[in-house]
Amino acid sequence: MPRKKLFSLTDLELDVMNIVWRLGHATVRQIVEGLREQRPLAYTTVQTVLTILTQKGFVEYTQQGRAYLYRAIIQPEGVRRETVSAVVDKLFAGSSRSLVLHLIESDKFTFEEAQDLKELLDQRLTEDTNA
Amino acid sequence: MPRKKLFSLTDLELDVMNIVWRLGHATVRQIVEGLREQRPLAYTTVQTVLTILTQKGFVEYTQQGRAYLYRAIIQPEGVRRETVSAVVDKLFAGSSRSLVLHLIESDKFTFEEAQDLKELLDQRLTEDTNA
DNA sequence: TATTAACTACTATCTTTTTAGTTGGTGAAA
DNA sequence: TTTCACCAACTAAAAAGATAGTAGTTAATA
Repeated sequence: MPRKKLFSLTDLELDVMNIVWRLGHATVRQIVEGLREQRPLAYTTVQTVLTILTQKGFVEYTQQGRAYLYRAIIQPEGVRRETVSAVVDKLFAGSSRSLVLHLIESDKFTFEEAQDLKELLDQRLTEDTNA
Repeated sequence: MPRKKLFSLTDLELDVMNIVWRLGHATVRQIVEGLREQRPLAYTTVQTVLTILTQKGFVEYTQQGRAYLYRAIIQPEGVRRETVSAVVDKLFAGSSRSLVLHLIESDKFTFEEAQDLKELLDQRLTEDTNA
């Protein structure tokens, strides 16, 4: 029975998806190119991953000349949601607040960002009050 | 060459570590028990994972009667840091702020939590000003 | 038109992960 | 003191993941 993983995407799959998302649609060649710096891989390796992603229903393709043009079926937002939710569950005892606390304590925000986030929370609080 | 993964711990390893962290120290038996609801596994399965975790230097053990008593070498805070950092990098384009934004937009905070976080950010802003 | 370059499809290999069985030893209980 | 329950060690094996090679096709080009 396939157990629920932290990530629906493997590491390599995510790297590939990130390129597809960024470019909107892409050929194997373009993805190899996009990954080159970060992760130089053989053409066929990327091709294999794309085949798997297709089987998993995460991308689809159309023919473009001789090559396939891949595009995402799943969107980054969904992957973000799942992933963050898993991380919060498994590493922050289900508390999103703890995650933010962690970020604050790790000094992850600039002054401006902290101010900005404060305002956003404020807006949210105001909305709630009015709701 | 072992590429840097999103998680230093696999899914099952994390489940086990969570029990060890929670209990402080634990025997195989106790871990099997602690996982039972969520993930019923054979005694030897858990034992194998503990052996791997020992090899990886994530836990150590001392003898307790006939059994081994395992305790964590790595701490949850380190795993949180690594994991969140990877998630931010790979899914939020390196922006912690975007992650918080995501949480706010997904309605992950109660009114109280939002207020609380606002205050925490405020404190942080004040500290920065005084520094 | 013969050759080549670029693709897809298929196959392969190695590693890690997940899961668990078997063996042999030992303390406790009967 | 024999037996049994429990434990570590070792072995196994399937599934998933990462990586890439080979074969065969086709469009372009020389």
